[in-house]
Amino acid sequence: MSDEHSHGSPEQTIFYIFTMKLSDKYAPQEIESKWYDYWIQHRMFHSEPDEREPYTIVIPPPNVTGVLHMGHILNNTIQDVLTRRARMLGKNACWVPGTDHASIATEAKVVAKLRAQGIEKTSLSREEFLKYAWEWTEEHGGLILKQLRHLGASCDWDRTVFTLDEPRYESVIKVFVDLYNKGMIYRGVRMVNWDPAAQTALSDEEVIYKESVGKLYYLRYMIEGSSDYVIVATTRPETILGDTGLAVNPNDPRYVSLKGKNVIVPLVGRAIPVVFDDYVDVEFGTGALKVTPAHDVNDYVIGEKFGLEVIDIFNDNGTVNGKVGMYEGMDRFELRDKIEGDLAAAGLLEKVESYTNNVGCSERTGVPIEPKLSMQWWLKMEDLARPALEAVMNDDIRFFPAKFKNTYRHWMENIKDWCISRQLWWGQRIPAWYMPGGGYVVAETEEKALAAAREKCGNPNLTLADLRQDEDVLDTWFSSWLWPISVFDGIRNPDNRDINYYYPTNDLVTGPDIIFFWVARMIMSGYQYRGDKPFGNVYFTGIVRDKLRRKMSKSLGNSPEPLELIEKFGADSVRTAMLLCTSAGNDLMFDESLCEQGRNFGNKIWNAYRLVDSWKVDETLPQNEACRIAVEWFRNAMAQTRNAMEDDFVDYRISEALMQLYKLFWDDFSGWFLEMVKPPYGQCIDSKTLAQTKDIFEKLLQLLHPFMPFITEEIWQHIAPRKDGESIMLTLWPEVTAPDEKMLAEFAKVQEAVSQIRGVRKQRNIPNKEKLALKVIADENFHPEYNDVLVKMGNLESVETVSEKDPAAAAFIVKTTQYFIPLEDNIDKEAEIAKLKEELAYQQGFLRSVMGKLSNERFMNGAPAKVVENEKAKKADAEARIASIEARLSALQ
RNA sequence: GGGAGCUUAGCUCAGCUGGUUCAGAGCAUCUGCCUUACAAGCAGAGGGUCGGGGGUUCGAAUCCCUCAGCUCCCACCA
Repeated sequence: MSDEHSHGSPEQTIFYIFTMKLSDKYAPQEIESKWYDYWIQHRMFHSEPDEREPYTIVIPPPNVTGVLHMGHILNNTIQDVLTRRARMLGKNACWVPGTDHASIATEAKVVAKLRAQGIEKTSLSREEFLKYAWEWTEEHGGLILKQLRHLGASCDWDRTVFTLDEPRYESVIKVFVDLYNKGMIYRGVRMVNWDPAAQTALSDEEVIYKESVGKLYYLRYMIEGSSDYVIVATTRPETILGDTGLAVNPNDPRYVSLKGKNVIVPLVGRAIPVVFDDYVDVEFGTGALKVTPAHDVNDYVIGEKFGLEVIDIFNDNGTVNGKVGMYEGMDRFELRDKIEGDLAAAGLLEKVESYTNNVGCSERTGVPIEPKLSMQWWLKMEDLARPALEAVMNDDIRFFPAKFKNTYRHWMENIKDWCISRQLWWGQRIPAWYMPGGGYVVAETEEKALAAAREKCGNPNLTLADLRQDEDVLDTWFSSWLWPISVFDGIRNPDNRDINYYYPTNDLVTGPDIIFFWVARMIMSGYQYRGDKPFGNVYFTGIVRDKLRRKMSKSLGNSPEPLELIEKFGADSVRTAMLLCTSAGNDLMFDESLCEQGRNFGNKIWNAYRLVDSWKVDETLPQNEACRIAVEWFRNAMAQTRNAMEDDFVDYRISEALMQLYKLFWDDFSGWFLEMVKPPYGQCIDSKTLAQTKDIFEKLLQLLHPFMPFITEEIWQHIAPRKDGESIMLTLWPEVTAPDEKMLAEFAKVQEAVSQIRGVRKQRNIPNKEKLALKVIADENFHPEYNDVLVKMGNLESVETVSEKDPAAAAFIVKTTQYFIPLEDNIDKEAEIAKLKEELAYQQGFLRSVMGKLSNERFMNGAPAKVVENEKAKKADAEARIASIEARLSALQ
């Protein structure tokens, strides 16, 4: 947090906190920056290989020029919880941060910025443009990483990397050359998704389909040498300029007469052949399809099959080129309207219908993509996919939630080659050099390329000036697919210490939207370059939505500003809010009120500490029984929660783990434990209980720390003197122990009794301050050793064991034990009897259902012994209750 | 068109290989309380025939079929 606030040297901050008076409300703002600086100054996030077991996460690199949004908060909170927890489990935790150069997104931003200054990209040389791009990156880049510090992210900032920095750049080039040499990368003309705005090819994954209402045009194609015509339906009449065939289904009786005929392209006047192919759907439109091989993937396939001419009618920016000699320079959409008018004027437009279809659009620029034939670089995927698919299917890599395995499998089994070249400048330039006489060489460096070219041409006098490097750069994902390896420089130096220690990484936390873009490809590169998986577990986050289930977006203005939330509620609160509403793979409805809940929890912790901190000790005081039991019970309760959390973390139910702790702290610790050990006003606590309470508090803070790092550090530093450089984040989580289930069960009955006593007070308007006398008919479910707890928590003057029922008393039953509270004033007998009768009816019904089972031969034979035993126990229990209720009824009547 | 998933209290969700300590949690709600850590709090309470229907079973929120509604992914019919 050094970027914005700083509180001076660590010595000063320590002094500051110990002289500060504890306020009655927790104020996170100053405390958070203070401790973040402290952690940074002591390099507590930094990791180096050692003898401990490593725990590694690589961050999904945000776009270098991006700003923090709620999705990042979610994603990085989870990563931080996992990292901090691993660290406290004694592992050598390393969370590697970094950013992605995001070639097309960043380039688009730079182009837009330059345009705003009146500079067109086309007027710049590559070098000039890249200079601007780097300036932009240096100015805006990495802001998002700084913002993450406000969240408390314990990234190893010393390891911060960038997909376009030198080691990563070289790694990408090395991999390209390697794959090329293995014959897995090839160059070829293929139909690509062309983005006319960015003027680059896109991969299939970068195309999003949007439903749009358009028109379906019915055009007349005159049959050559005849006055008859064929009607063809199309959504894109402008592409008639590139028509080179007309296709119909061979089984379509309407068109048998067209065999061997040509038709005339409307307006253009070109004669094109009629071809017959099963691909054509008889049902659609008129059953006749115009074939434009240059501008439609399916048409291209048909064209190839029948040897049709390919006429590319567009320039790269989507305007008409000069090939046909008509409409030159006109934009493709302008052209559509123009053609519609001209067709109508020429009497060649049969009709126009409204038509809704899906239009593929560029993910980045939003414009409709133009299918276009072009020369691109491709990576063969089949061999790469095989081990990657297997790893996920056999759970060598585990997906959370597992449902994404299906999605993954489907894609991997139908994988297509990856178009890896982009007609951009911002990125790793393709290391291919074209030679004067044709042909090209692929090499890691210019020098190697020159040498290779000389050899290939047989011309030792060739110079660099004779070679021309490919203008294109590589797809951004072609660098990020190496991320888990390249961050440790494991591509260039596969034997280095870091890569061998930290790889494979443990957890990947990311969104399911990039499962193909990124996750799948990292798995492929992992097996290709390390012979091992890149990570063991993938936690898929959901989408952050607002209360009304709308996706949070800038345009809707429904997304809170994360830093403002942190400023307002504190990072611990925002983290808690996020964690409370998330579960793997499910979208989450985020609302600011959750931050309030987080803040309230922080305040609860804070005030619990204030209470403990206020206690005065009397060394001569022995520990009383209530305190002894409280400590023993709470340790068991804590152990139970600790174990439950362990199970939750195994399944990445992080929300659940936090909720367990929340309840432990709020209900068990604050509501029961502290109330039990709290000395009456003005009195002192014994030293043993105080020490035990502080010990328990410290353990709770440790359990809480991965979720709420700041407040836990603050209190941990308060609660006992710490040396400079000590931090809760470097301590070990409390050991797992087996809780005493028997005691927990016994205590639960005491809690139930206390709750009943409070209910009696409430019902009868008895002030809490008034002490009550409790009588009990003790049976095997009553444990007199807890009497002190009953007295303290129920505010009783005594607990007396009796054998007679007292009709003039409020009564209740816990398990089978009967309790009475004698009351001075008269009891409402009628109400009491009614209540008892109701309870009796319920118990009798319950007993009947149990008896039904026990007398059912098929149940007795079919059900497991354990279940039968359980039913028998229930029977005995119900009978005892019924007996006691009846006894009380008779006493009352 | 193909595939996956969801439907449990007002809201958000837990409920694993079927057995009333499984009908739960948090939040919200209602009723009392400014009780000497915390009103950002304390104490109590109400609330669901587990989407509809059918089936398997001694027994189903939990398994099978079916209908309805919702969500997502893939493909992209011109």
